[in-house]
Amino acid sequence: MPKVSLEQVLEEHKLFSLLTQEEKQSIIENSTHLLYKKGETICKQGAFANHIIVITDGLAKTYLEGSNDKNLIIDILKPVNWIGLSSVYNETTYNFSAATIIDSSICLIEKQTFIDILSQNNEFANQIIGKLCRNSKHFFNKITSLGNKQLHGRFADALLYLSNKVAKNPVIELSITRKEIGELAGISTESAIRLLSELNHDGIIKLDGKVITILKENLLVKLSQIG
Amino acid sequence: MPKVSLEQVLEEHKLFSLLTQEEKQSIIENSTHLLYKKGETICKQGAFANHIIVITDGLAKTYLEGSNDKNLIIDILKPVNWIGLSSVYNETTYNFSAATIIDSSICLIEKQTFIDILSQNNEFANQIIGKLCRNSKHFFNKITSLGNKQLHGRFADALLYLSNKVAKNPVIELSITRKEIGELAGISTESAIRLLSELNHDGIIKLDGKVITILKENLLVKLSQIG
DNA sequence: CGCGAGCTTGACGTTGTTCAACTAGAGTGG
DNA sequence: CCACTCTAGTTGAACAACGTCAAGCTCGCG
Repeated sequence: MPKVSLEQVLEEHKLFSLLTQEEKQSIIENSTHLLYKKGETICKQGAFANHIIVITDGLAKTYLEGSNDKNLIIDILKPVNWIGLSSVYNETTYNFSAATIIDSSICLIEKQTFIDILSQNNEFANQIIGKLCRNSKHFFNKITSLGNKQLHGRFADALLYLSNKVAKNPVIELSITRKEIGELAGISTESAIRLLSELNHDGIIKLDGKVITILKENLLVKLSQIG
Repeated sequence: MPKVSLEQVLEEHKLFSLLTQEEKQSIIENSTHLLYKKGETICKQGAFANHIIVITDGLAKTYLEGSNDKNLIIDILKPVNWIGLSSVYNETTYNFSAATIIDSSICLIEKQTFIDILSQNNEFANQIIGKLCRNSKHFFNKITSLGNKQLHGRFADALLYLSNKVAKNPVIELSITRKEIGELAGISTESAIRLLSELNHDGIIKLDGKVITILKENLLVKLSQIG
């Protein structure tokens, strides 16, 4: 059983603040709210996309699966957030996969219910457009990182993302593995490890097991810019 | 002077079919419709984003600028299309650059006018959501291509994109340079040239100056899948 | 106490960029 | 009309960047 009730999330979180009581009720009636264990797959790239997904507790990742069993992490998502909003309109299948990183609560909303709300609530639709635009910006960063930066730049991007966008704190304490850091930066696990200890040695970050503390953000920003 | 009048484009193209006459009029009154010469910059990454851009004639590209003067082409756009829709809601600056590839007609619509229409025309807003979702899918392809494919896979992706999404024809006749093909695939110009002549030699494509004809698409698809 | 997953390090090989030199064609001015 | 320059294309060779492989380590958990 999820720790927090869906009703409460719908009432309290700004994600749903533009919805009418009727619309919230419709979501409650047309969704399931479940507990997922650490590492479970929430949705699978290529599978039929019947739901809009919201994470209400825990931590999750969205990622793209390569042919060579190499994954690329797109987002690390804290509650309360939409997971892969972009896959749902005009798409019959998910074009990404998502999985939990720690035990999490996930709400699956029937796609049609969501679309109905979009078509009747213009303010909400505009909010969603805003979200999608912000997503695009993130994608552009990702593409720049992968497309014209090398090792150090990519890695710095990944750390800055984790610190500024996910943890919102210089202390990154997310129970993320080195493998996942590599998949986030688009580099091999070994390279991620090497860079972590290199930056640790140089006093730019501090390592303590899975906890990474950013000591000199300005230098990371410089690394990101140099590429 | 653009070849086609903005009025005519607004009336005839499905991009604007959900707008009322009033809204179309508002666009006419709050936009400029200009001729751009080949190679001119339409908008610049980092500059204030005051306009929503539409290409009404010609051919354009959107691209991301790297620190090392390496560009990455995101889209090649034929008329009539929005250029970089994603940059405008919630963003004060363009997070991409755009330039013409051949002489083109470009319509610049005041951002506020566009936002006003979005907030009063729900059907149109939903259409834009659809567009943004389709964009996202393209970004995912791009990220997969850059992040977990190598040379051959990336190059195949670029050719398939040009053929299927832009030219909509196995014959790619777009006056695109080798440099631009490289920037689209995320590889160096030299590599692009080498791969073109390699595939030409193997009978997978046919080269005739700037015209590229895809002879064996299934093999390109295979290359794309292998990575 | 032992097992396994995640972590770490070094050596090696592949991949693809970079550099440099050369060619071809298109546009320009004498 | 012919040098001329400039851009785009082409090719080969050298080098750097990173991934891969292999081996050993550590820590948490059953």
